[in-house]
Amino acid sequence: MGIENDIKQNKFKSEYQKAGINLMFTVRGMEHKHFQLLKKFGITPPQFNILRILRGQYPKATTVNDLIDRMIDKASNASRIVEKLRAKGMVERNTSESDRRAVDVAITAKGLDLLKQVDNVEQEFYFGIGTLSNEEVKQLNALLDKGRGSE
Amino acid sequence: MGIENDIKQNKFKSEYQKAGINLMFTVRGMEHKHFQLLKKFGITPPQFNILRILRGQYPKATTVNDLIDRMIDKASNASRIVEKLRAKGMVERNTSESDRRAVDVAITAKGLDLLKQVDNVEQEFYFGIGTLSNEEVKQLNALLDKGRGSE
DNA sequence: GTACATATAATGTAATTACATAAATTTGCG
DNA sequence: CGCAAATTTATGTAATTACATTATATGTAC
Repeated sequence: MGIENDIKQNKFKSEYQKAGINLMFTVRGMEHKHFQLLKKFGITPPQFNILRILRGQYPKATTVNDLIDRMIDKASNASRIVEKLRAKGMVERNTSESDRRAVDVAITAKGLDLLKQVDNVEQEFYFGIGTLSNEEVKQLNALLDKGRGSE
Repeated sequence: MGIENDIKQNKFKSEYQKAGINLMFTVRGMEHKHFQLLKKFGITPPQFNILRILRGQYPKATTVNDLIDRMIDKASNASRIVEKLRAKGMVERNTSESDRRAVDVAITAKGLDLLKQVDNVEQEFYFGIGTLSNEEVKQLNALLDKGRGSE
């Protein structure tokens, strides 16, 4: 049935309008699922996103600015999200030695541990498993990149 | 360069994981643009979404429950969003005659007027204009529907 | 018809967000 | 060097959100 059925709207001005709505609807559903799943681990999606970035850089630290750059949602309040993680013992925060304005953030053993647990259910964050072939999902990625003008 | 460049991450576990992240990143950007644009008209994206649904039903009214069903983001607090619109004179709200639990919501002339203004910049809400061919964006829609399991 | 379950909407509360602003440090220019 | 501009992070505030709870009405079983 497609998006027409999902939001009970069967007329769109163009495939492009439909794509905009389809994307927002699709992601809204993913994020909801995402949110529910991570709640069980006591973190929010932006917190999870930051932990993942930090693991990618481990054991090097990453500045807050760098985090914003790499985040899926370029959070305007990354400081507070880091603070939440620090309060939970998931990250360490230290003012950078080379630039004392900057703040180095690094994931802790506890943070790595949490990610390891989440890894087991990670396929929940994927899109198209069981419904799209590998070829199709590749096409999807290419269309998204091209559609954003980021080829 | 694609999503790899956009979030400075060049390794994904699979195309499916990449698709999940790609979708979230893509939509995050759209929503930001969306939000900025609508702000100029004094409404938020959920408010806009509701107005659009109401216009689609005009001149019939729609219950709050029905709105939730048709919304892109199935808002948990649709009542308050409707109240915001009512306060701005964009909608009317009346308890339903046939079921006095339900609340009928209808768009007003002022609401229709606002939408008309927004119509002029509506292509801002589309995806892929100028970058994807009509054939490609059709493919994208099909892949999204199929990926959600909503064929 | 009464009682209990269900449905619909509204509201209280805590957490999150956007955005403007502030505070601290670095950079660059004369 | 000295001072203004730019950079990096933190914070104050209002608005929004999720979720649980409440209030009201309807449906159903007996």
